[in-house]
Parts: sequence; C-alpha cells; structure tokens
Amino acid sequence: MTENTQQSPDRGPNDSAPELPTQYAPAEVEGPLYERWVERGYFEADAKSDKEPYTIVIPPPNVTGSLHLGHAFEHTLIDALTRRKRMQGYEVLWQPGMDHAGIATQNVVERELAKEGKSRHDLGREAFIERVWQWKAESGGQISGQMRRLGDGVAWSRERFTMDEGLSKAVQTIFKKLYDDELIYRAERIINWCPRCLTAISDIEVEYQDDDGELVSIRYGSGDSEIVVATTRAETMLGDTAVAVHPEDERYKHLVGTEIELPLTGRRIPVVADEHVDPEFGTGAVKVTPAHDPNDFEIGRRHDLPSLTVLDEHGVITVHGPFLGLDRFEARSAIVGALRAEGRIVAEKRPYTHSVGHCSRCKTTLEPRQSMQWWVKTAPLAKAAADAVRDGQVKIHPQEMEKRYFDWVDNLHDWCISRQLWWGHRIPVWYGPDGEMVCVGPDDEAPTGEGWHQETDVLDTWFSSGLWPFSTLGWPEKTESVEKFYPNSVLVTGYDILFFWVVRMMMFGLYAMDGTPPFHTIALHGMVRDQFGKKMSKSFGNAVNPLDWMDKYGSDAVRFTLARGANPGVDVPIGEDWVQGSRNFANKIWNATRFAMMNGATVEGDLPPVEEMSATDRWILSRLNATVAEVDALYDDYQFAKLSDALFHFAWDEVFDWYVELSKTTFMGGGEPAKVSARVLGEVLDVTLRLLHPVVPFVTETLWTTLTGKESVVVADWPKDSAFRDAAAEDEIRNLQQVITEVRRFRSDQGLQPGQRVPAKLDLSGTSLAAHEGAIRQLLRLQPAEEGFQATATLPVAGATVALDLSGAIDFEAERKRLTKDLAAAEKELAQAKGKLGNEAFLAKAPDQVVEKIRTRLAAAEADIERITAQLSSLPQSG
RNA sequence: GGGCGCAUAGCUCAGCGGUAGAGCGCUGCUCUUACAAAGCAGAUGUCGGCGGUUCGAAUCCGUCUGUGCCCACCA
Repeated sequence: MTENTQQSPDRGPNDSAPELPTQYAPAEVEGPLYERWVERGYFEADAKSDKEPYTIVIPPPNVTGSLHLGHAFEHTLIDALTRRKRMQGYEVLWQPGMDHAGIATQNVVERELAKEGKSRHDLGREAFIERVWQWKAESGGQISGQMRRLGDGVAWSRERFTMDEGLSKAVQTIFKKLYDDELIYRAERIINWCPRCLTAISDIEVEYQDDDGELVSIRYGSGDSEIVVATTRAETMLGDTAVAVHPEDERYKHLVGTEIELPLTGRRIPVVADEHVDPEFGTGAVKVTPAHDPNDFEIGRRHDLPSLTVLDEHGVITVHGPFLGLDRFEARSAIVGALRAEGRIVAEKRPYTHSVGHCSRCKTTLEPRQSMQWWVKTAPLAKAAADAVRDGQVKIHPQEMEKRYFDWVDNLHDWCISRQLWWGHRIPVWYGPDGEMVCVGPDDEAPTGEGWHQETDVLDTWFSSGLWPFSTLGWPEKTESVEKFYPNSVLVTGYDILFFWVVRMMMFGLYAMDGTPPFHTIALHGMVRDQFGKKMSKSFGNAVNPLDWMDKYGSDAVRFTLARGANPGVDVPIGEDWVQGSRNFANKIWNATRFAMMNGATVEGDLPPVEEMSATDRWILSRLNATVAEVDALYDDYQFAKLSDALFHFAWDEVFDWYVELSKTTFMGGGEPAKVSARVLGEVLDVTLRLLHPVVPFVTETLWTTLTGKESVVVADWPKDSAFRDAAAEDEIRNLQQVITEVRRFRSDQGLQPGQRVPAKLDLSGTSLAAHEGAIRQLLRLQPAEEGFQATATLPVAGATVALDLSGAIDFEAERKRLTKDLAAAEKELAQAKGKLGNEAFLAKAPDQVVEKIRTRLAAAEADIERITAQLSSLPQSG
C-alpha cells in the first residue's frame, strides 16, 4: 500500500479503519464467515415467530454423489432470494435435505459392490440396505460440505432425508389415504421393464433415442392365406397370438376370422381386424404379441387373445426349442436366420431408424413387459393440479412454460409407482394366505400370523419427493412448522423436472392439504451449459466441478457468474473466463471499499442535508435510489441476470469509476465538502453492499462489517428506495461526463500519455459545471494556463469550451479525420431527423413523445454540426 | 408424427414497434490517492433469407432455410 505523505489535516486515512490487503483473498474469509453465520443461527427458521413466513424447499439432491454446477446454479438463485427476504424482515425457511433416489442410488451402490465382485443378492436385502445407508452417510456429508462452500443459507437443524422416519410416515399416510380413496390400485399391464435394473420404471423415466434397427418382412401362413408382416423385433414372433389388419383393408378382408400358420412354432394364430392398424404402413398387417408390446397388449384385450410370455426378466428366451436361453438380441438374428432358411423372409431386411426406449438410469434398452404393478389413478389429481394453475392460484414463471405443463397434466396416464428394488419405501400392503390384501396405515398394526407377508416392491422415488413441501415440515403431524411454512412461497427448480417432480408435488400437495397448493409460484430455470452452449457431461469432458472454480476464484465469483446468466427458463452458459471476470468484480468491490475507507468514508451520523451536498453527491444518491427500485422490481420478477447486470454496472461504472474518481478532488480539497462526500460515499457503499449481498455474500459481509462496524449484513435491513431523485443533478453530471470523455478522447487521439499534464483554459460560463472545474482539471490532467499560453486546440462540448495548449505538437491530420467522420455522422443524423419531421404521416400518427424525441435529436445534430464545423475551421490548414 | 423455442458484434447472450446493447475477446496508450484481477480511449453488426403490415420493423404477420428442446403406443 502506498503511503501518501502529503495529507491535509482534515482528511487522510481513517485511523480506525482496519488495514485491508490490496487483493481480495476469498479462500481465507469464506469458510470462517459461513461457520459464524451458522453458529449465530441466522439461517434457522422459527415457527413461533410472528414475522411473515417465506419458505423455499431445496430441490433435494440425490445422494448419489456430489453436486455439480447445475446445483450450484440453483442454490445461488434460491440463496439470493432467501437472503433478500431475510433482510426484508421475513421469517425465512430455506429447507435443506436430500433424496434417497431409489433406483439411482441402488445402482451406484451395486456398482460399488461389483468392484468387490459381489451382487446385492450375495448380501441379501437387509444387509444391502444397510450398505446403502453407509453410502448415504458419506455422500450426504460431501453434499452438505459443498453447500457450505457455496454459502447456502439453509436451516441445517431442519435437514431432512426422504427415507427418514418422519418422511416415511408421510409416505405411508398418503399411500393409505390414496388406497382408501381408491386412487391406488394393483393391476397387470404392459410396463417399461429394465432387464438390467430388473424393475419396472414409469413412462417418464424412459429415454427415447433413435436406434438403427432392421425391418424384416416375414411370410406368415401359406398359399392363399399368406400374409406378410414387417417387424423390427423378430424375436417376439415366438409369442405372437394373432395377425392384425385394418377392418377396411380389402386386401385382407377374406382372411379375417381365419387362422394361419405361425412359422417356426407349428402354431396356428387368428387374423383379426383392428382399427389400430395403419393400412398404409408396411404391408398393412401386424404381428400381435400381447405379452411384449403395449399396442399388441391392447389389441389382445380387444380381441380376447392369449398372452404368451417368451422373454424372462433378463430379456432371455424362455420358450423351449432351439432358441431357449438366448438373449433377446442373439435370438433376433437367430430367428431371422431360421426364418430365412425356411424361405420365410420376403425381402432382404432393410435398415430402419426408429425410436427405442432406454432406461434413464443405465441406458439399457427397455423391454415392454406384462406384469403386476401398483398404480396411482392420476385423473382426479391431475385435474386439480391443472386447475390450480388455470385459475391463477399457482403461477408458472416464465409463463411460456405453462403450456408445457398443461400439455402434460392434461394427458397424464396412470402412474406406475411400484419398483422391484430394495432401496426405497416398501409398499405398505400385506397379502394374506387366502389372497387377502390389507393396506396398513402408520397407526395400524400389520397383520401377523401364518401366511401373511408384506409386498416386496418399493415405491417410485418421486412418490416421496412429491410430498417434500410438507413432509419436511413434519406432516402428517399437525406441527407449528406446517402451520407456519406451508404453503411454500416459491419453488425454484429446473424445467427438466417439471414433469417428474413439480407435477407430483402439485398433485400430492393439493390432495393432502385440502386443496392448498404447495407453492404460489413455480420459478423455472434453465440448465447450465459450457461456454459454447454445449450440454455439460462427464463423457464429453466439459463437466466442471464447482469446487474447483470456488477454490480458484471464490464462491462469490462462481455465484455471480451463474446469477448473471440466469434469464428465466433459459439455459445458462458458463466458462472459466467469465468466472474470472466475476472474480475481478469482487476484487473491484474490495478495492473501491478499501479506498473509500482510507478516505474516511463513514456511515456515522445522519446524512447531511441536501443543500450541503454537491451535485455529484446528489447525482449518485439519485442513481442509488433508482437502482434500489430497479433491483427490487427485478427480484420480484425472478430476473436474476438483469438484476445482477444492473448491480454490476451501477457499482462498477457509476460508483467505483465516476463517483469515486470525482470525489477524489473533493477529498483532496478537504474541509466541509470532503466531510459531506465522505458521509455520502459511506452511505452509497453501505447500500450498494447490502444490495449486492444476496448474490455475493462473502465479500460483502467482510466489507460491510468493516465499514459499518455492525454485526452482519446477513441480518441487515434490505435497502429501501428513499424516493430521492434529482434530475437536475443527473443532467449536470451527464454533461460533466461528456466534457471529460470528449477531452480524454482528444488526448488519446493525440497520442498524449494519460499522465501527461497539459496547460488548459476552461470556459464553463453558460454551463452548470463551474463547481466541477477542479474535478475536470484533476481527471483530465489539465494545468492552469500560465503566461504564454497558446490555445492550439479548442474543444467545445456540452456548452463548455476547453482550450488546450499543446505547443504546436498537435496531430492536426488525426483530428481533422476524426472531426470529418463525426461531421458526416451528425449530418446523416440531421437528415434522418429532418426526413421524419417532414413526413406528415409521421407527425399525424406518431406519439408526441416520439416526435419530441426526434426534435431533440435534430437540435442535437444541428449543435454538433455547428460545433464540429467550428472546430474544423479552427484547425490550421494542413501542410 | 405433434408441440415449443431459437437464429443480433469473433464467442455467449440481452433488447422484442421509434437513433443497434452487455460481458468476454480484440487494438492502442498508461502504475494516475485504491484496484494491472486495474484505468482511459478505440474498432467491429445490410439484427438468418424472401415477402407483407406500418409514417416507422431486429422488434408484428406469412414463408423458406438452419438449429435446439419436449412430447408420442411410427409394427
């Protein structure tokens, strides 16, 4: 730090200001700050408080590993919202917790076991579940560690886990209620089966992708009764129990009702007529395998066809014969080969790309499978969920996403909730020796005795997370927390889990809580992408561990970068360069505040009366209040990118660059004006740091407590717009900036070094800038004109004239070029404005403000032309 | 097959009816009461193509092209 030895007595470093290093070192302050916040209980929520509640639940991360940038992004937004509300005096609850993530976690632990050469069956159900709990302990610890690094202001004492006792009780309660209301039932259907995970999965967990398949045409029957069918799944033909054609299809009408021979099996199967068949597709005839295709299952039901299962849970052929024991894909080519040998293949198989379902957890090709499963009847629940949004009880932000929501809830199929897994909430149904079925509620005794056993299936993981907004508060108990914090204020989550999670919460919340929706607003954010807009993925190698960047640049930098990219519902690209930029911003805040404190910036005492302030002071206070209002409006609209940008530009450009620079002259001048400015600067920093705090909590905490000597900005008041505005001061400073910029431009064009002092005469008469002469001279490095001053360049700007003595060293050619260009631009502008104002249609139809604006532009252009022409003619002839 | 969205400066994106913007990058000059992770100054765009509406279109409408996402029981 440089020492200034020429301090006037009434300015100089504030002796009480602690020494701050010249660079902000996030790594040193962040950890301790966070722990202090937690120790002081700032993030805890009191259900007994009489403050208005503000509740957001964390979208519970899966306990499958660690958090990625997407989590960091989401947490930044939620943390910013809750920190602001806390400062505004709400009783804030940011509910933390994690999701047991049934299938995902089971898979992870199974992979761990596989490394030891074991399978879950080697351990048995109980030991395996024990093992998963061990995993949860490790992984969960890692996740909360990351959340602490990020600065998440969550109520740690309330942390929940979907497999906790209380939440399990909530699951059992709602299951029982749905069961009793006949909204849960058990039925045999075709479901999506993962032959690797060995469980059913719901429609939504299916990932479709275009796979290259082969369409083969097979001759069924013979002679007059021959029908050619086309299929991509030849192996299932062993289970065919019919061939279907369209009822109106003249080609096959004569065969409907007859039986034809099914190759390779010696069986005869009927030909049926069904509307489902598209006569235009392929040959217009379809093989029907009710046990292994959802459409065929329906056709089978309509025509009372038998279901013949030919593949087991692993996707292996179970039919006795040459194909027994073959995997489904081996069987496919074997069967095609056998058919070809029999001359049953009509045309050579041809490549065919079609959409095939894969397991969203392990990418295995799914197998439609007929089996007994548990279902939620969604129709009444989905209707309530749709209505709540339709009638405006719940708002979706951004609104464009509503359509997606409706498309989905309005067409919702029943939800398959049973999973053949071990990790999850076991379905609370007992089967008796005589086929009895008893659903056991949390307060019921499970049936005991010979032959009774509990259902082995567990529930879909989204079943429990659907209860999250109230199960975390202690429901089904009538707790004070439920009373206080339900419904939640807003849900912040990604559009990618709108269907998985949000809709489930809506259905269960409305159902369990007597029609009160779980939240009033759904704020959807986008996905984090890399700096080129590409999806982040480990396999592509562009995935980033947020901890790496936090270590390098600080949590604030990561947070600010993410917030700055957060346009509602839109994906967020992020690159390391941008995090660096944010780190630079944090450092800038640091140094500006440090400098201000060295110059005595203070928050002590009342603000001086407006009459004692300079225009510069009034200008920045005017802008400060406008910024408070702007940021507030943007927060209320979840416009994180725009509010971050507004803060960035206000802080950096207006406060740190212009106001601090202009104040330097005042501080050097000392006396009363310096005191006034020091107080105003203190005020501006105080408010700006508070405004910035929700997004960049760590730097602002360090600086704000140092500046104000108060306990913590976490519990400081959120700034209020004092409504102070000063349009005259804003105009004045705008003119001042124009003068300074114009002369700097000239100096730069002339190749003058920034520090080089130049003798100058200022004529500020006719402007309101007289009071700023000192600042102008300081910022422009202009010396007083002494004897022998020669005005070699005269710059008229904003009504003022700045005459410089460059002692003949002026590059007139550069200036002439420059001015000529400016003149052309001004003339073009003038012509445009004149054209408009000469247009009667324009004058008749355009709004007054627009016409006025054009008039102003015309006047400005005329003034520019006059000024530039004067300057041009004052230049000596070239030579 | 249906639906939604996007195409604006080298990159990533704002703007969405009245003079083209930001961040990063780029060029030049600089240690100047803090900050070189900085300061100052500067360059860069027929706002995807073609039509239309309008006094006026990046902005509204149509269409074409490219591109992304979601949904769907396309044998």
